Amino acid sequence: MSAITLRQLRYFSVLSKSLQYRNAARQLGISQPSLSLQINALEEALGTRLAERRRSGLILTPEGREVAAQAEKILQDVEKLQQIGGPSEDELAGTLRLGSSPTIGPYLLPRVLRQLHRAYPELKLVIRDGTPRDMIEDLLAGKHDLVLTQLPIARDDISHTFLFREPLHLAVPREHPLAGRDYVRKADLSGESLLSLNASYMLSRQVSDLCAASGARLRDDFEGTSLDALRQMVSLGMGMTLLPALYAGSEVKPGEGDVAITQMKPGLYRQAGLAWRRSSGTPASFLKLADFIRDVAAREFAGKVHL
Amino acid sequence: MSAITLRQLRYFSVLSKSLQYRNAARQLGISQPSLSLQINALEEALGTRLAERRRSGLILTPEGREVAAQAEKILQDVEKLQQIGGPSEDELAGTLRLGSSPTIGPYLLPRVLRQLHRAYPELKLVIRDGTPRDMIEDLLAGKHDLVLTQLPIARDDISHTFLFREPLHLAVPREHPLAGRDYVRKADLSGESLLSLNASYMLSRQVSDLCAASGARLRDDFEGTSLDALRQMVSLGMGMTLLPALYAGSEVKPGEGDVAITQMKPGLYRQAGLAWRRSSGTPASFLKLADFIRDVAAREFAGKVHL
DNA sequence: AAGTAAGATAGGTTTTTCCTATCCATTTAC
DNA sequence: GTAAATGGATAGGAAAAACCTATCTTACTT
Repeated sequence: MSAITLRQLRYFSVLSKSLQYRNAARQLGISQPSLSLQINALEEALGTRLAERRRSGLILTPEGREVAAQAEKILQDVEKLQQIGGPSEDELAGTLRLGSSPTIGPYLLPRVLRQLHRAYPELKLVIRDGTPRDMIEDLLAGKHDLVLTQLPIARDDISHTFLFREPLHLAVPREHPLAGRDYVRKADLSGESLLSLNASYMLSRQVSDLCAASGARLRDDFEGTSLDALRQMVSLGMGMTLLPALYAGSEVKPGEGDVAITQMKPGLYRQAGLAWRRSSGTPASFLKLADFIRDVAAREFAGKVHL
Repeated sequence: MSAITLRQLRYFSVLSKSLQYRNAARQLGISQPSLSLQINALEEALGTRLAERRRSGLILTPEGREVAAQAEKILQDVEKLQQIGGPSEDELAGTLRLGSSPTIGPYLLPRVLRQLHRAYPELKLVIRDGTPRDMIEDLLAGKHDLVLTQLPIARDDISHTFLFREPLHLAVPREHPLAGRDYVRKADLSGESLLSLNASYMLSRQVSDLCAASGARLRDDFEGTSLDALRQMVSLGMGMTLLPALYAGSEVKPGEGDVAITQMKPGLYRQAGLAWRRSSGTPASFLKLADFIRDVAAREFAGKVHL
C-alpha cells in the first residue's frame, strides 16, 4: 500500500469539480489514462471508492465529497507554504528570534518595537536577554537568529552590521568635586576609582582601557551585573563609571538623585550593531531590520546617538 | 520549477525534529543522499533556504521554522484524510443526502432523526423532499445518496431494501354512512367516489387499483398534491380516500373533526423502503441506516407498522 | 596535523508517472 | 433496433523521479 501524494489530491480536486475524466485531464494537461491511474491509486491508498464512474458524469460518493473538501483544505495550506519565502523580499514578516544585550536593548527596543509593529504587523520578534558573551554562543548554537550587541565582533563565523555610535558619559557621585564640571578630561581621572560591569560585557573592557589611559584605579573587587547596579554603586560613593548615553538619558535625571552625569572630552563612544551567523547568509530581512533600527534611533534619539 | 510533494514535507518534518540528516534518513528508512536531494528539491520549490547545514547539527532558518510548522499541519490533515473511509465500517459518520417522500418522511423522520443524532452524532443528514418520481430521477443524477420512498421499485439501476409495511386506512367524511363502521370491505365501496394524489405518488396507483377492484369511481377531476390536501378534500365531502397509518395516526384525531378513519378488511398495505443507485454498490452505511430506521419504526410505531 | 564525521555530489538502478493505442460499455442518433 | 459516438478502463513501452552505493569535501577532533 503506497502513500497518498499531493499529486493525487491535486488531480482529485480538479476532477471533483469537473466531474469528468477527460475534461479534468485536459485541464490538468495530462492524458485521461494518467488521471485514471492516479485516482485509482488514491482510492486504493484511502481504501474507499471516491466516485461512481458513469458515462453521464461522475457522482462522488459521500466519502468522496469529504475527501474532496479535505483535499481542498490541504491544497490551500500547501499554497500558503509556497508564499512563505516570497513577499518577505520587501516586507518583514514571520518570526525572528532576537538576542538583546541588557546594556542596549531595554533603552532602545521599547520605541523600536512599537514602531516596528505599526510598520510591519506581520513580523513577530521573540526577544531574549543575555550577556553579550552568552548571546554570541547562543547565536552560534541556533537559539537566536540575530543579536543586538556591542561592536566590534572579530569572528569570522559572525556577520554584523553597524547600527549607531553611542557616547559614554561619566557618572560620578553627586558630592564628588567632578560632579559640577561641564566636561572631564582623561587626566582628571588620575587616582580616581572606576567601577565596571563584569567581563562578559564589552563595556568593562572600555572602562579598564580608560583606567589604563588615565591612571585611574579599576575597582575589580565589585563588579556590577547591570547598569542599574552600577549606577547604585556610584550613588553610594564607591567610585565613578561610564554609562551609555541612552541609559543615562532614560534612567538618570540631571540635577536629581545622588549621581551626576558629565561629558568626557574628547568623547568616548561605543558602537551598537546587529550580528548573525555567517552561515545564515545575509537575508534581506536582517538588513531591513537594521535599517529600521537605525531610522528609529536617528529619529527618536537625535543628538544622543550618532550614525 | 517542480511542484512541492508530500514526500518532501514528510521528510522535512522528520528532519526538522532530528536536526541531523543521517539520523533523520535512518528514521525514514532511506539513505542520507536521498534525503539531501529531497530537501534540496523542497528548498528549490519554495525558493528559500530552510536550514543552515553545519557539522554540528542543523539550524532552521526563520522560513524553515514556518515551513516546518505549516508542514506539520498539512501532514496532520492528510492523516485525517486516511481515516475518512475507515471507521465508517461500524459507525455512521459523514454526510448523507437523503431524499424523502412527503407521504412518509414527515411522519417517520422526526423521531428517527432525533434518535439517530443521539446514537451517531458524527452523522449529518441533508434531507430534501420531492415526489417519488422526481426523487428517483434526482437519485440517478447524483443529487441524493439515498431515497426514502414507497416500494416496489422495479428498475435494474436502483437497489433498495425493505423497511416496513404500513396499513392504508379508509378516510371518509364524518357524516357518511360508512363513518361509524368498525371495518369496511371492498364491496362496500361500490359506487362511492375515491380521491387520490397525483400520479407522481405511488399511493395514487393503489387508490385506482382499489377503484377497479371495488367498483368505486376515481375522482380524477381533483388531484391532491399532499396528504393534508387530500384529508381536507375528504372533510369537504368530496369523497373518500386511503391514508397511510402513520399519517392518519399523527394528523387525524379519532372522533374529532370532519374525517373518520376506518380499517379495511382485508387490510391494504403499502411498503416503505430505502433506495440507492445500483452503481453506489451497497455501502455498509446504507444498510446500517436502514436497520436503524426499522428499529425506530418497530419501537415507536409498534402496532401501526409491520416489519 | 591527521583522523573523523556529516553533508554534498556522481553514476547507475529501480520505481513511478505518463503517453499512445486499444478495449469495452453506455448513451445517443438515425 | 442497430450503428456511431462517447467516456472511462487497460496494456505496453518511454520518460522522469526517487533511491542506493560509492566517493568527495570540509569542518570539527584529537
